[in-house]
Amino acid sequence: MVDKTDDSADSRGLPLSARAMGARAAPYLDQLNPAQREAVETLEGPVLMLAGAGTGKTRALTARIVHLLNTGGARPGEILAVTFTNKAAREMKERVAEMLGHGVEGMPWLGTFHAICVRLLRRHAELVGLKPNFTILDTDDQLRLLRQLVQAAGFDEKRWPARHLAGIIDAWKNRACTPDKVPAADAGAFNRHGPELYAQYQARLRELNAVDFGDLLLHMVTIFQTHEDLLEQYRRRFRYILVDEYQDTNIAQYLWLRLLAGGHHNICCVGDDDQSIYGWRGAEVGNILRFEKDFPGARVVRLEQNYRSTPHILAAASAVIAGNQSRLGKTLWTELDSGERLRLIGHWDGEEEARWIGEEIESMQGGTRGMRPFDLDEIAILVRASHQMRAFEDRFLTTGLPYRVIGGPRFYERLEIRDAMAYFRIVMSPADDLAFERIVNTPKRGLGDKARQVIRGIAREHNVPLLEGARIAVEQGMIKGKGSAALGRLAADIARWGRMAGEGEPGHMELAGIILDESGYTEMWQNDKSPDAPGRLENLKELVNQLDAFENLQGFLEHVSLVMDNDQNDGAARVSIMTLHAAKGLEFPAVFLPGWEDGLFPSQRSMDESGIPGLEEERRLAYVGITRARELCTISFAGNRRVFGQWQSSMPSRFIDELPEAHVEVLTPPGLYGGHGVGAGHTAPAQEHDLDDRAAQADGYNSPGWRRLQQRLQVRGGADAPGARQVLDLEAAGSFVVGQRVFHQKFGYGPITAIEGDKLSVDFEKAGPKKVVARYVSAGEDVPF
DNA sequence: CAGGAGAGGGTTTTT
DNA sequence: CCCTCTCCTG
Repeated sequence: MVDKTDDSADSRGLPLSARAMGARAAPYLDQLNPAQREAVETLEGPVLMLAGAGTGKTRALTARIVHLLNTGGARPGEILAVTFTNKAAREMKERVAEMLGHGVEGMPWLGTFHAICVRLLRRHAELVGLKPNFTILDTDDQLRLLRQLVQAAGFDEKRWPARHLAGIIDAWKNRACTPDKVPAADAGAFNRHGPELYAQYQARLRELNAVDFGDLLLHMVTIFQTHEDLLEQYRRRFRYILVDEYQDTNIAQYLWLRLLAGGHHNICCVGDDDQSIYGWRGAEVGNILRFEKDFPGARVVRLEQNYRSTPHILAAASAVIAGNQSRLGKTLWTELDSGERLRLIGHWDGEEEARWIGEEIESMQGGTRGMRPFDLDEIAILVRASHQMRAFEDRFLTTGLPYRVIGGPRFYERLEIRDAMAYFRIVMSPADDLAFERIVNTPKRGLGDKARQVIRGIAREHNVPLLEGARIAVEQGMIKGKGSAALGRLAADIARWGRMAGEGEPGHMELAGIILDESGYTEMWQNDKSPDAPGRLENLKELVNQLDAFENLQGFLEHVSLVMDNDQNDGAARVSIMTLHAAKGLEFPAVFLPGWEDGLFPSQRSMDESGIPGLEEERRLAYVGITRARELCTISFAGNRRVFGQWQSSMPSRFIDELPEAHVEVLTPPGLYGGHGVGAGHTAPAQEHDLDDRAAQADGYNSPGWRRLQQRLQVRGGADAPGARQVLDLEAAGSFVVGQRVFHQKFGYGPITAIEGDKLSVDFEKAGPKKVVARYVSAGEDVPF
């Protein structure tokens, strides 16, 4: 996020509201409970707000900012408010503005760690050997660079993947280790060349005038550690510091905060140790557990009144998280009515699970078993790993249930977006070698490996960037054939576009269009006959449209390198599908938690790599999942699942055994998962027809839900057998005729040109001709979306 | 040098 | 199973 406000904001007078508020009672304080109020009104000194799920943490945090402005005498530019995600930053900005009753343009230092560090680093880049216009590499660029280094060092990429090295280096950066400070214990990393390659990588980044994500924090910590005067200056500037999601901070972020808070100790950290789910990324729960030691005299405030979930949901979540040893401990309570118990259901396999959830969602919309009707956008499916999403997508595509995947492939990670961005980058910074490499032969200009070798050689010889090397190579006639002219033209074009950007004429949106058109990039996709080409052109158009919100290309590049979300707010109600990680901070009236099987959740890998702490983090993930639900929470598991195309059977998650019986309604016949509660072991899942009467009589298994399930199972009978499935598919195809206009969620609308078995040939209007399976297609006219 | 076929590898989680 | 990368052919 790029905000145009600069230091001038700091010197502005008090906001009008401060004077206006002076005598009157502050309405925003009246809305707070006593604990929240304490956290808001304790303005001086260190404060730790331990805020359980759904306890009004954001409200307290924003009220605190407003309170600082109104009565603390803080000017907007004197408050440093850091969040973890862009979404959280945006939300906080909005809510502060709302509470203040006017715009929040005067809060220049409210943002993510990364965004704030970019701003700081641009000002002081030269202190770490960079120029202010450094580029920020994404993971892809980072990997490419590391791959080069690994190869140059003579490593076999197969045995020593650059990916692995990237992970090691990231871990070092998360711990604020510069190459010279790598702990001796890590000397053996990456076949004992880890530290050396790390140093090379950092040197290379400096040459390229580039940083990666980790560097943003790392460089700022280095700068503050080595330039006391500068640190002192910022300590005076940021009189008050607020930190959201403190449990997610890594060591570098922790050091950064400690340095800045070092003088006045006016730091307020908000977090929940029970929701620390980013340990794998370097987050240190220890940071929050240790807060009182780090800041002696800290006021610790516990927010325990939950405004979100029913008592059943809270009780279940509390029981699960109680299984963790290392936690500060909180007791959530609520004044809400008890509502529905959690629901637990087992399935034969993953597809059955997806099918059941789909059907359940359908009936929930009309109101079922005495519950109120739920809208689609009140419902979310939260999975452990993103590959679980596919089963649901497949199923919902088939039945036409509108859904939205949150955190899927990100806009800016797409090929065409990255290419376009590379063009913009090389125009704005001609020394951006990575961008040059990316676009030099895209579209094809007849510049293959050989030509690139020559360019690299010349650039190295003259000690200039690749683009300049290319210019020299052309001048000296060292590129053969057609490539020579094309390369010369490219170099000239880039220079010309750069001049246009400098003159600000034409506007940057137009310029972006010109670059993409004149480079031949747009044309490349226009001539591409693959089905996804039209979509890519759409994306490029969208990219140019997004430029509208920015002053210039430079600002836009910044934005894209830090911000990842592209919310598709098309207004239509949809079920949300996302990972548990992506769901943190969100809430939904009804939540489905599928895939609760040992190995999947808790993830085998977490347990293997991190042992008990790993398992505890998984348990926190379970806690986060359950507490996302306001009214209804449905947990499910499948006995069998296809992994890498192979069938695997698994046992129900151990977390299921930790659910308190009194708060759970079991929709599954016990034969399916080996019983619940007393003596519940991990028996292998039995077949569906294992239902037995004894179970049906047991209290808790005789619920309306269970009877419904039984009915469903009987009605469906053997429809799941492979033979039956094929018949269904043929029937599906049979309901279409050639020439009929149909709709496909991915490809859009188009007429059927041929039918073979269950496959339809459709000439999609946007995506072009494609063969699709009949059940992914619906009749074109009256589709709900 | 470009485009297609085949093999191999990868699934946590993301700023 | 699906995607990416590599090798081979035209």
